[in-house]
Order: sequence, then structure tokens, then C-alpha cells
Amino acid sequence: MSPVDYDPSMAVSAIDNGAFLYFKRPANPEMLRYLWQHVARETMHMRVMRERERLMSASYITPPCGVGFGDVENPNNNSFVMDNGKCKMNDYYNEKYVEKEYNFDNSRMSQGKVKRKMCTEWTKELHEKFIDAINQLGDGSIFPKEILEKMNVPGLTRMQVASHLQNCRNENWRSPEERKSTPGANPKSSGREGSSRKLRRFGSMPRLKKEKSEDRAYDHGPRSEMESKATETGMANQPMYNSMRNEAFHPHPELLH
DNA sequence: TACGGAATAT
DNA sequence: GATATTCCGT
Repeated sequence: MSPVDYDPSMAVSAIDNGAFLYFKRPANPEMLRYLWQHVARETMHMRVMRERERLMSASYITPPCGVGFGDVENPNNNSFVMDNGKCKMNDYYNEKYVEKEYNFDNSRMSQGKVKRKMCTEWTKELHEKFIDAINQLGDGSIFPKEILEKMNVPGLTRMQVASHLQNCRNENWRSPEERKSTPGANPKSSGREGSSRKLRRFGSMPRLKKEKSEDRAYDHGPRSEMESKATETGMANQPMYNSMRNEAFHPHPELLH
């Protein structure tokens, strides 16, 4: 605000509309010190609130500030400690707007906002845990819930395991180290299996939805009578069915990272 | 209702 | 591109 257009009524109006401070230029040092104190205090407050939210969300993901992770409720549960966990700033601060929770008074504070869960980074160590779990499970139990239980990682969710399992089955996952060394490489097109039919790893349930004809890389051709029957009777949901149906059900060491 | 998996969103 | 979320099936 320059000395010429300084207007007391405008100052009142500005404060009413949420301004923290209204002052005449040039600003004196006292005023500036006051301003900076306010900024510092607000910043600290925001940090505290964010940290509180982070703990409330019971996620074990390490925030950008680099605090380690552990089981909040059981500090001694250090069965697995992610030493390299991190997430992107965008993810940490990302907020998703939820329309149905939009509130009547239209103020910013009351708009329903839901945080998208912070991204888990599947480090080599975490992935090893995942693979270990799968190897322990063996016949008939390679499902996200079982894997999650075997992994015993505080804060990790079944959804996250399911998502990772999906990527691993489709060979869409590379460790962060690998990604770093060959940033452009496509995990799907990396040599080994060549033109031969790919094996699906860790078993799979029969595909239930109609699929496009060109996208049958993992399929075993048209659904057999056995498969249709299995789906009808619910047998398809029984883990054992997978080993009957899928030759790649047992994870082969060669297929593992 | 809880879960799995594919598809889709972020 | 990696991961979370949604959708739809059992």
C-alpha cells in the first residue's frame, strides 16, 4: 500500500476479508519483524497440524521431512524398518475434493477434502518381504490378505499389497534401484521370455470379464468347460483351483527379482 | 459383507 | 510411471 492511496476504510475492509495485516508503505523495520514473526508462527502451526494428520492416518510412509517409520502403537514392533522410504511432495500434499461433503457455508475450511493416501514406495527391501511372504504361502494362498499377514508390515494395507501383486503379476514393477539405473527401460519388454507365451506369476483367478481379443497374453485360450463350471459354482474362488488351472501358480525362483 | 482382480485415476 | 482407488464380480 503506497502512501498516496492509503485509505483507512479499505484497511478495515481488508481485515474483514481475511487480511492479516494492512500497513502504509514504506514499511518500518518493526512492522517487518512483526510480519515475519507471524509467518514463522503460521508455518510452525501448519507443520504441527500436518504431522498430527500423518500420525492419525496410521500410514508408515515417511514424510518428506524424513522421519523414520514404525508401529505407532507398538514401538517395539520393528520387524521391518524401511530405511529408504520417501514420497513425492505432490503426493504428500495432494488433496482430493469430495463433492458430496461440500458444506453449506462455502468457507474454505468446511469444504470436504479427503487426502489421497500417501504413496508407498516399494523398495527392494519391501518387495523382498513381499516375495518372502509369497514363498512362505505356496500352494493355494497367494492372495493379498494372506500376503499382507505374512509380511507383517505395520500400516501396509491389503489394497496396497493387491496393487503391488497386480503389478508383479503383469511384470510391471521394477525396484527403485533398477529404475534409477535404467530409467527408460520398459519392464515388460526386457528380454528373457522373448516371443514365447508369458507365464503369469503367483497364480491368478480366472478372468471374469470379457476381454479384448488382442489382450489375451496371459490367457489360456477360450474358457474351457471346466473354467465356466468353476465360475458358476464359485469354485473359481477357491485357491486350489488356481493350481489346477494355472501352470505358473508356483513362483519360480527364476521369475523372481 | 469381505474379498480378489482388472481397469482406471491420480 | 508408480501407486492408489474404483468398479464389478463372487
